[in-house]
Amino acid sequence: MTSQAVLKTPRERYRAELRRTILDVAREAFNRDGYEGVSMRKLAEKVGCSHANLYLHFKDKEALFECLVEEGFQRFADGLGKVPQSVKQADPVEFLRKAGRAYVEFGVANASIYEFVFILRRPGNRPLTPHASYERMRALIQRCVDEKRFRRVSVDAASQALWAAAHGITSLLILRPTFPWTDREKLIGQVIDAAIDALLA
Amino acid sequence: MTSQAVLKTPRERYRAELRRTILDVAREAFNRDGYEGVSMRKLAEKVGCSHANLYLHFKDKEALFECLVEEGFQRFADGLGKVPQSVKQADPVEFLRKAGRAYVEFGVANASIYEFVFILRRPGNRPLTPHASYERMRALIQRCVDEKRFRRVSVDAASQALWAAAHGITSLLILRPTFPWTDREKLIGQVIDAAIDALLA
Amino acid sequence: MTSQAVLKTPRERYRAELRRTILDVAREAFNRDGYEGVSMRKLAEKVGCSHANLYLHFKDKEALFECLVEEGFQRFADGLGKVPQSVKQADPVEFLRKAGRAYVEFGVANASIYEFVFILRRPGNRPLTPHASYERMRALIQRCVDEKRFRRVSVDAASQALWAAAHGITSLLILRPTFPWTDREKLIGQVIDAAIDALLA
Amino acid sequence: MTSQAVLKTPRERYRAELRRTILDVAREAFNRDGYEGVSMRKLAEKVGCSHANLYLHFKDKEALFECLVEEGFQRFADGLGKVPQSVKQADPVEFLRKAGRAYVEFGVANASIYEFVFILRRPGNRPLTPHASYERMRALIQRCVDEKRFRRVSVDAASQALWAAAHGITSLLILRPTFPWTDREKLIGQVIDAAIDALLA
DNA sequence: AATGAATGAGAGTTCATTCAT
DNA sequence: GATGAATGAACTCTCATTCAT
Repeated sequence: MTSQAVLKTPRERYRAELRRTILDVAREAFNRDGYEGVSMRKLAEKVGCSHANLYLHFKDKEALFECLVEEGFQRFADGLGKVPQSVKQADPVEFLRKAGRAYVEFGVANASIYEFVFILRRPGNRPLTPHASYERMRALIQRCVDEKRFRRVSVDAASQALWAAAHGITSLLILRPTFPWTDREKLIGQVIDAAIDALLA
Repeated sequence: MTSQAVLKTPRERYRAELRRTILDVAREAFNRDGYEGVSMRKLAEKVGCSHANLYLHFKDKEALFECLVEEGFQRFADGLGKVPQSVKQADPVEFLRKAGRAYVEFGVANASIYEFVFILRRPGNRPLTPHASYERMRALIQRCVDEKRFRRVSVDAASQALWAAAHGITSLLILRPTFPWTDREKLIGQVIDAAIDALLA
Repeated sequence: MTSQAVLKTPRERYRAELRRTILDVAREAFNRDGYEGVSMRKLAEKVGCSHANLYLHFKDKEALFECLVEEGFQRFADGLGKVPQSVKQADPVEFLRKAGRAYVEFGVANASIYEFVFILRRPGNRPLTPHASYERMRALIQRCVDEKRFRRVSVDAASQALWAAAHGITSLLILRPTFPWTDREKLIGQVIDAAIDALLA
Repeated sequence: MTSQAVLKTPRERYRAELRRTILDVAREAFNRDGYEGVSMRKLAEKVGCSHANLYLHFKDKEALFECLVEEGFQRFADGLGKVPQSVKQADPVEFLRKAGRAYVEFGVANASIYEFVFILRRPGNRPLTPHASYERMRALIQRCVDEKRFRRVSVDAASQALWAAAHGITSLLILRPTFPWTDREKLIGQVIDAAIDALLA
């Protein structure tokens, strides 16, 4: 099927590359300066193209941001999905630990998206219904319970508690970047593990 | 002597009331739209005064914001200071559990303050230095370690992990009020206890 | 005649003193910061009264400034008129030297007034017709010619040349206060004397 | 090669023209109303473009002003550089007389430039450091002293006195065009000569 | 396809001035 | 008589966006 050909002409390739660059630069900028702190002109300057050019790829600033959000959602899900198969099938608890860490690390690495999705209250903010990653986590916990790795706890309560822990450390690291945190990686592990250990049989 | 009355004249009273109104309206506005999303003009319109009037109460936008931050901190600290003495002196671990629950419950009950203090983005990425309630928690954990109730853990890491847990559940409950949470009180207890139990000797 | 009593009641006296203070503070402020650089609020602060109080003494900012101008004109004329009688009647050339120096020194000491009167171009700036001090200087030069102290020169040309010299050094000292001038007093004398010496018989 | 043409495209030409227009309108406006009296909005209105457009040509109001200052200095220096070589090399005193006259005549003929450079108040009391034409005059006077054509006077004092004389007659002729001046050319000569004669050995 | 030019809207802030007290 | 409160107008400057080229 020719429609599968990803990038036919050099022109299309260049265009796609530029779009990619814009997105990458924009993500970094939004992460550092926040939505309002990023201006299209400064963004274009960093990208190395004219500001008007940005509008050929994205309808407006919000569309550009939304695109990053969607991409972030995708990557978020992908990231959580990338825990090696071996781990997935072997030990559900271990998988959960890995997934929890992955959640936090993705959140921090994509701060402005995490902020937008899980933190920010915006006009026209649709309520966040239980989302894909939450559902997956819930399923995983269910498995842990089924396999008697966890005590007989409410799966919902357990899922929510774990989410709270993961969200807590993620959002603090994002919102208070200058706080004198101890070793971040250890801290993340500690928080996730504490939440999980409390569920063990 | 009536001269002891805090606000003597009607004028002073009115002025204080206006200031109060500005602060309340501003807190709500900042909470909804973020620092950059709030303009002094729109704010004044909501308050029902001229924009120039705002500058008679606060040097500039940032000063107004800072005032809200400080007020929030104060109220937060006040709210948490209310755990009964008897509990305080008895069992430090038990006290920590109570304090953790109190943190979350006060945060949820005073959502706009909590949001203001711990969730809202600071203008210019101002650092949030360790605050009074954090310090108190840290001291308490130190005591638990000293009395060998906790394992020999880094007090800082432990404090931050506990704060992360408390903040996680608090902020989720605030920001996602429509999420189908299980029993909130139990959930809070579970999150706090998990974080604390992980530290026990 | 009671209308001659300058200041009857303490109240009137206080009021007059305040007015005097305002004028003095304002002159200094206008001199340093220029007309637009002075705000009524800052002025009042320096005076030590409320800004609204200023309006009880002067209709508006412009009226306050105009008052200073008029006062300055008066002082200007007074200053030039104060060369001792002995000098006046004795040697017209010596008198002219003294008068020239006095012109410059008054101009510099009352910079904003000098600026307003002789330098500034303002909307509604009436042309400066030959003025009192110019006429007096002209008369004096006439006398010098009559008494054969000066060469037979055009009195008008001589007057204008002398005025030009005096104005030149005055306005430069006012407009370029940070220029590395040599000793100002000597410089003034040199400029005036050069202009006068050229006229000597 | 046509690519050497300074302004190739119509676009560049138009842009340069607009810049030119802005500068001309601004000079006139600053001359009439002073630095503070000119607002970017009113300026844009006179130019016939949006106020935001001005910022595409000049970083801010001060940069626009500074550009005019520099341009004025440049034109002034260019104008004075035109005294014939023959005169320059012959008699330094004669040259000084010619240069003095040239200064005044150029200033009067290019009143708006002269006003801008030497009369207008600088924003923020910016210092006017000794400038090129002053330095040239100073060097010339030094030469007169070295060649014993002048008395042993302070070169700085002499330069400043001569500058004062030249500036005095220039600025009066510019600022008081309706004053009943005697023959202007003679007057200029008289003022300059008086200042120079006073220095002769 | 890509860009420089251009602009209306709006930001925060200061000002001179008026007025009720 | 004196003042704090209040405001509308104006300021400089930045923004996201559109459009002719």
